[in-house]
Amino acid sequence: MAKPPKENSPITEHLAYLLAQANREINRQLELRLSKEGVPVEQWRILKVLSDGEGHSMGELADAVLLNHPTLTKMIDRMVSDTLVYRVQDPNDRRKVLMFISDRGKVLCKKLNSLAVDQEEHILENYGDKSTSELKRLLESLIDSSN
Amino acid sequence: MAKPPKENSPITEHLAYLLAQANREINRQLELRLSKEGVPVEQWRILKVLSDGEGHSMGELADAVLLNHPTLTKMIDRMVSDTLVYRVQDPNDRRKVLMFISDRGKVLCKKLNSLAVDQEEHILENYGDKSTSELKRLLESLIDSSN
DNA sequence: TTGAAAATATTGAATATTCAAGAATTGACG
DNA sequence: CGTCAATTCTTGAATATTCAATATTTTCAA
Repeated sequence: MAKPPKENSPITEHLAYLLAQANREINRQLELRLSKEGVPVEQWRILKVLSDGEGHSMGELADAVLLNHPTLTKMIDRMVSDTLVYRVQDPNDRRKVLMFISDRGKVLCKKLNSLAVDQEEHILENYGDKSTSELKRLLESLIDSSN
Repeated sequence: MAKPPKENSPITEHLAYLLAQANREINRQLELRLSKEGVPVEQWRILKVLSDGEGHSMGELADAVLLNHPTLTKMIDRMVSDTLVYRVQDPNDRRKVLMFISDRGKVLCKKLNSLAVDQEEHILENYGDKSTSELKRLLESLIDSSN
């Protein structure tokens, strides 16, 4: 009945560790695919968020793509140089900058999307339809419960 | 019946994104606790792996704590300065370095363990016993299926 | 209306990570 | 044996990230 004390449990049993490990592995796989277009995962996320055509402020974007502000600013600088996105001053609140995706960005985003879909399909094959959707559900609920 | 095409699905529905988000959040929480002792998460992992008292080579350690070799080397340098761990040349294979935890390291590791247990308990409370163990199971199996 | 506090984004310096190359040792095979 | 390839770890330079400070604009209350 008595469980072993958690203090001695190996690191591999901690949720934080399992999440880090799974994230690392899945991210590595995705990175590998996206590298075909020479684009880091974060840039794909940015393009994907912006591909709704709406303007998104830097703060909004930073939250959405899991980067902190200065890192995002510098990554956006690069993407502006590559003419994948562009900045517009928000007319309603001039503290803000609204980011938009360019036509070139849209084209690239489509290619990246299909590479990402490849990966998800690969996961579905190896891991199973049911496990995948169950895992997604649990992750969403974990994230929810952490706010 | 027809599902929407994956290409247009929002980023928040991708497994890779959900994993990144959950990992970020849980890691942030753990970081916050461990910061009470001024120790980054990776150092706790290192101490925990070494606390079996065996010598572990750098390569082994790097795999176990999810760091690549040069990053680990530099982090170990700091921990050696802090006398938390020490290096011993492997007598059987002099290319290798065996890492050991020091007494000071063991003391610190105990404190860190209980901070980490605090977090796991906090998760259990908010997220539930059942969800947690189910999530762990699914993550382990995802990791398995990725090799 | 004005002035202080909050919100937003960027910058620059400090820090950390990564990539590519190097040094040392071992293994394997002619 | 001898030497060449593979393994293991570290180093240094290039790159990226983070922290703290700054500039700008807005909000809000006195």
